[in-house]
Amino acid sequence: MGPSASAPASGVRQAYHHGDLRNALIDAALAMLEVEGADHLSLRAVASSVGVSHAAPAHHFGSLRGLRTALATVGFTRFAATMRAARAKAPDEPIAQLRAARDGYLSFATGSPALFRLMFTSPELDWNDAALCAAAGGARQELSDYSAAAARHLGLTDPHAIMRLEHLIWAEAHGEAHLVIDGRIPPSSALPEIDKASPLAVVDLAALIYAVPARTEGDGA
Amino acid sequence: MGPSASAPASGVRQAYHHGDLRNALIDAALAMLEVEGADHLSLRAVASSVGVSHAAPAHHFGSLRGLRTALATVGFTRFAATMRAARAKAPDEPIAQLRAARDGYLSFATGSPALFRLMFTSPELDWNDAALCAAAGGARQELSDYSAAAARHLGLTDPHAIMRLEHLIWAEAHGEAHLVIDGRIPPSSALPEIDKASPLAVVDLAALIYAVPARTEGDGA
DNA sequence: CCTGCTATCTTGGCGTTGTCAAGATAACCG
DNA sequence: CGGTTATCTTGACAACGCCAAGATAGCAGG
Repeated sequence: MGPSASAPASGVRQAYHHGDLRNALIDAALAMLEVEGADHLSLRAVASSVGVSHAAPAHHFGSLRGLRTALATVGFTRFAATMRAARAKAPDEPIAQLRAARDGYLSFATGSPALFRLMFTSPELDWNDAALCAAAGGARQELSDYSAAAARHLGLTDPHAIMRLEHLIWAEAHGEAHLVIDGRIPPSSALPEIDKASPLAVVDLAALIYAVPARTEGDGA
Repeated sequence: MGPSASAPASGVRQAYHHGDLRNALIDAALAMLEVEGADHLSLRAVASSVGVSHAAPAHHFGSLRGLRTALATVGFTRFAATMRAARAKAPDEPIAQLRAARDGYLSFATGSPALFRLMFTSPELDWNDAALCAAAGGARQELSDYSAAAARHLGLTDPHAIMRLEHLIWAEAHGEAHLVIDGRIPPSSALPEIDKASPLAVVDLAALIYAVPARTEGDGA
């Protein structure tokens, strides 16, 4: 009864027509990516890991670049899902949603650092691929949603200002994600609430960086 | 004539003993890195670009990883120099210094995107290399200097809080750098002063992200 | 001047990789 | 049942990282 089923019964592989080789290759590649590192990811190694011939992956992905693009596509999908899941567990209030999504952003990066880097290293990907653009667009939309909600909650109406705020939110999360997975700063969870000791400084910092005139009420302190 | 000089007179290369082959290889590799992309950087291509045999680079760098490490080392040195130069042209005041250094951070990243990515992609580098650690430590010191000065200017004294502030500054610049060179957001120079329209929102955002209690004075408005 | 000595660079080769071309096999459809 | 297509295999080629051996150049000491 083997030939009628579209997927192999268990882990057994029949000769020719794997059934779901493309996904099997992607899963193997994702595992290999985090274990072996991004530059040890090879079509041949992935193929032999699944148990097919060395040229089998090329049929599904075209090239190594195609495989990377496919990996980034599932990466962006999982990325958006992680942020959505984090938001779902948080109170339905703009600021809580914003902070939950940021936690999701960071936990995805720390959980799949190699994939995260691959997704955001544009020259290695094929951005003409429709699936990749769709997946990345979905994640981008997720990001726009909660940052725009936070912006509106803060009273912003100018679209340009809202976009600038979105960039600020994105840049902070993205930078912290990169620095954490590169081991340059410890995960933010290790530095919980120390900023409470000096709210003024942190609050004013954003103003200083972004060319916003500082509050005049307590100028010199 | 020829044999006594330690460096080739002009562009001419004599057989054997290039004179300054290590630096020549680094320069060629830096050029190739930005033009061809990081994954097309090869010892053999760099060698033939300089005009030496395919195994010559191995003698100076040991391996491709060693070449990458050497490139990252000069990268970090130039990186720190770029921030220092930007600061030197700014007024000698903590906040102006902070913003100038941030501009230097971003201009280095946009000027050498491939090198910037290489420098901050840890798994591809040998962090046991003393020169790399020294160069990266210098850049890190530069960053600590101006952010600590800004922190003190804002009245911060707790070392833990100062460090947290440094991470915030670093993450924002680093994230924006990555997003810009990946083409995901336009360079910040294209979005100059629009935040002035709504200073409160941007100012309060940092408080919201970083678990700092928002100001109670003007809560709703 | 001549003789080791060492660093530097070359030559040759091995195993692995991405990619292409051609063939074999299985599924599907009329 | 026969033809068509998608899927996978086999074989080959060039380029790559890396290693071992050899060749050359500069240098020091007699």
